Amino acid sequence: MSQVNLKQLAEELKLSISTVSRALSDSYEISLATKQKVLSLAKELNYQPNPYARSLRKRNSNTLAIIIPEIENNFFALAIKGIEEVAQKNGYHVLIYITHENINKEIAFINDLLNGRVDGVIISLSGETGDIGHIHTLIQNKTPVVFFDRVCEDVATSKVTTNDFESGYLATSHLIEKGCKRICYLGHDQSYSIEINRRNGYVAALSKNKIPFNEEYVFSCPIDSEDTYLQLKQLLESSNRPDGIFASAEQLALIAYEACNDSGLKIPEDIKVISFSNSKMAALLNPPLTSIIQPAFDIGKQTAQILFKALNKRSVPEDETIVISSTLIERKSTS
Amino acid sequence: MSQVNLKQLAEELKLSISTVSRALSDSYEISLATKQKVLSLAKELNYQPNPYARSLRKRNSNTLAIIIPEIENNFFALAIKGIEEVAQKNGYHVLIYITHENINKEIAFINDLLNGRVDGVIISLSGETGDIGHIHTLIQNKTPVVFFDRVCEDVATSKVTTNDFESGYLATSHLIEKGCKRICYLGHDQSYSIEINRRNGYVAALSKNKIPFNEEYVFSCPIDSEDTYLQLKQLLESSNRPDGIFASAEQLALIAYEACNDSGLKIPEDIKVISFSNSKMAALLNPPLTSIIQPAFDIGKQTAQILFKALNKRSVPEDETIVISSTLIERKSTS
DNA sequence: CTGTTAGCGCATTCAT
DNA sequence: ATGAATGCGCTAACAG
Repeated sequence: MSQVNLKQLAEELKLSISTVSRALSDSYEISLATKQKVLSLAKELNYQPNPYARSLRKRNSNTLAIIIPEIENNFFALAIKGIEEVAQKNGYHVLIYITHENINKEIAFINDLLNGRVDGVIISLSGETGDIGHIHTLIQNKTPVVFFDRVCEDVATSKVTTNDFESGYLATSHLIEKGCKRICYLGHDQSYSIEINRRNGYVAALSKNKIPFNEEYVFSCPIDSEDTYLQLKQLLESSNRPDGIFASAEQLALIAYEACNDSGLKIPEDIKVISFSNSKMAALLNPPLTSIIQPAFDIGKQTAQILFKALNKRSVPEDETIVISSTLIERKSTS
Repeated sequence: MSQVNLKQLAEELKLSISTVSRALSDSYEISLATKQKVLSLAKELNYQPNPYARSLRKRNSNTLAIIIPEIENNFFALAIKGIEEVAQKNGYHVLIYITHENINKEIAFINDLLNGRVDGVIISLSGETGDIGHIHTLIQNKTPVVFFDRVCEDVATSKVTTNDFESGYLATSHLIEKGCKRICYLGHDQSYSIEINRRNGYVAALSKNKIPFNEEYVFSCPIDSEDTYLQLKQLLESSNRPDGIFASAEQLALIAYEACNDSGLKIPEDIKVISFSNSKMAALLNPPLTSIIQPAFDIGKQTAQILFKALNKRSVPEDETIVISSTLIERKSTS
């Protein structure tokens, strides 16, 4: 820890601590001459105010927390990048917490943030999140909260999402346009907003095109399940095999790819695959993966900006949902 | 901010603040009955100690900082995951700082950490880092520092790296075994450790196999340069075209792939490509990318463990380098 | 076993 | 324009 503090500066300059403190915060009560002397010595000794003393006194922390379910997913990495960039511009520090989709960790983290450690929280909910009492506690505690991606409509605060329903609709319609009749939806078993919206988009597109909904084609995969691959492969090898797959997450697209390959199905001749994906490498896949790309970096930035707007106004984020559109990118085969 | 503090607990229980404090820290001087009363009320009111008051008093923060050059790269995302996991187990909080390969940001971040905000720092150096005065300042400041991936040998502390020289040697030898004679090295222009070691491995493998070193085949690409693609494409279309490419980073592999495709070269028939890569999607590329996979998650965990060993001993990390081996994975084409 | 007191470093109110 | 005094919430030395 740096040894230099206000007291030392004051002694060295034969001034009082309070004068030095005021000079450093550029108070109007301090003469220019004194200010310059103080600033000069502070710079020379590389004085850095003790952040914890300051936080204790001022009752703020200049710190925000990001709580996310995972980080391997490129989407979250890019969102962090966006949030961190905005935080830097605002002189804020960023704490990061990964729940690993575990509701108990989510609760524990939030509990740990009830004591002023952070001025605000940016969160994407864990898949297991059902009861949201902990979020309400945080808000009652006057801590501004902004959701992104996996939001919760029941909480009166700002949320930033992508147009998941429309994307699901668009993805499914895309497959239908390409001639698919038996479209498989590969989603997670979590009941969070994005999953439901994407699936509803899928169902709506089927309905709109008068394609019967087939329960058998809808997968609700537990996260990290080994079974998904096997079940899908079984379906692909049955008489009922789908001619299109819509994967609601990049990880599920990987499984779909493997299952298709291992079942001897050629993409895109025998079966077409479309997926949410944020990996640059998706561009290199051959046969190509048609991807729905979420603007993760922008989502992060916007989420952070909303939080800072509230922090600067010393108020709570409005109860509103910002929807950012994702983009469907179809790539040509290179073979 | 949570309103409940020691004073309130003390008043409610008609005890002194210090008794409550000691009860909560399970001091041996406090009677069981009192402890239970205190703990019970603390739980009921969901008391959370103010972390900043505690840090100010105890002169530690239970917080560590990760400083990384970028986060889009899956390697760093996985490393963060490993570090965060170990930090969680040790009851630590994790601050994250992204330098965007900018030495000035790196210096500014470190300057901001000189005042006790964190108990330790985990850092992977920015590409621009040449002068490391700021790192030395941090260490003189008694802040334990552990390097990972992009380390600096000149600093007497612990470093965790992969066997970059050997990997470079292995990758190049792999291409040679596959019959390549004109092997292109695609690296960054930064002079950090891993880049140098990988390139040295490349040179050593050429030498060992009596293949002449050709300056023209060595690319030192600025980060985010548009030119790299064009220059590579030009080389690929020249009479001198390489029959193998070794990319020292995933991002460079993407460029290599594009350039090969756009030059009409078939992988792996006309030209073979091998790359450092941590993306799961690399497994799906077809033609397949032979990847050198760094155990990023383990690297993160080990780095954090070394830091905590030092923190728990209240000492400084030893001056040693831990080398973790990466794995070469060759995938079969599915076409 | 419990209470009283002091002080971490800082910002701020009150006094001059 | 400057200094003295107070207290943020907590831990720990000292006192009983």
